[in-house]
Amino acid sequence: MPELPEVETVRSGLARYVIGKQIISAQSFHPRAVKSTSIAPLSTLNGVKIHDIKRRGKFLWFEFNREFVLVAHLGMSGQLLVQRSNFGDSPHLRARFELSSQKVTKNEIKFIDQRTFGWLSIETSNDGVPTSLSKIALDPFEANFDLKAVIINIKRRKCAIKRAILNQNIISGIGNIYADEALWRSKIHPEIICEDLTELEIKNLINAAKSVMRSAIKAGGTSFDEQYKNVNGKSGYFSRSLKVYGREGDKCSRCGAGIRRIAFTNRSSHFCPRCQR
DNA sequence: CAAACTACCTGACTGC
DNA sequence: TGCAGTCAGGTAGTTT
Repeated sequence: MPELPEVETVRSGLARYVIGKQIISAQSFHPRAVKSTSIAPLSTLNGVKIHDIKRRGKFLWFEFNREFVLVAHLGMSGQLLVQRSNFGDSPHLRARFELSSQKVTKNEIKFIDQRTFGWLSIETSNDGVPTSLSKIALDPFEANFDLKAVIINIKRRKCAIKRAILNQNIISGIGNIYADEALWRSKIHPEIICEDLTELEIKNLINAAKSVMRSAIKAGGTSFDEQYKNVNGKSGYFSRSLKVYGREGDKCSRCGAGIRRIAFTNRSSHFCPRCQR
C-alpha cells in the first residue's frame, strides 16, 4: 500500500536507474492507465530524455528536456519496476517505457497495477508543480513545509483527527497505515475532534508521523504481500516495526492492553484503547 | 467552504 | 465445490 515512504522508495530507486536515459518508446495497455485529463498520449514521450524524478506526498513526476512532465500515482496497488525488456510480463502490466541503452536487451520502466486505482498523466507545471497536484498540500519532508500553519489549520477543524491527517489537502503523504502508527506514537485516539486537541498535541502527532515515515523510508517501505515492491522487485521490511496497524488483539508494546480495530468509513483504525484516550 | 458519503477495482479470504 | 459477501484503501466526485 504505497504511502509516502513507499513512493519515496520507488522514486529514489527509479532515479538511480533512469535519470539521464532517453525513452525510446512508450505504450499504454489499459484504458485507465492514462488519466482522461492527460494532455497527450504516452507516445508523446518517444525520444524525451529523463532529467529528474520528483515527489510530493504520494505523487511522483518525471521531468524531461521538455515543457511537460509525466505524473504517476500508484493508487492502491501500483508498481513502477525497472526490468529487462525480455523479463516475463505481469498480467497487470498497464504501461511500459523502453529506455535507451547500448545493449541488445534494453531496460524498461513497467507500470503494473492490479486494482487499477493508479494512473499516469502528461501535464504542464506551474512553478514546478504539475497541475494534478495544484491542491495537494506539501508533505512534512519538504523544505517549505509550514508546521505552524498546518497545526493551526487542523486545530480549527471539526472532523476526527484521523480524517484530518489523511486529508491530502492539509498535509500530504500520510495513508491509513502511518496515520494509525502516528496516532499511537503520540497517544491520540483517532476519533478525537481536531478542535479538542491542543496545538502541542497536534505538533507531536505531525512529528510522530514524520518520524515513523522517516524510519520506514530507511527500511525501504512497508509490505505485507507481493503488492508493493521497490523498483528491483524487492519488498520493504518495515511491516515488522508496526505497533498497531494490522495487530488487532496483540498486546500494546507500551502498556500491554489489547490492540483494537474499529470501522472507519470502509476501512479500519487500529489503536490502543488504554494509551489512546 | 467543510464534512461525509460513494464509486472505482481485483483478488484473497470467509462462511454457508 | 460453489457462490455470495467482506475486506483492503487513495482519490475524485457528489451530496449535505
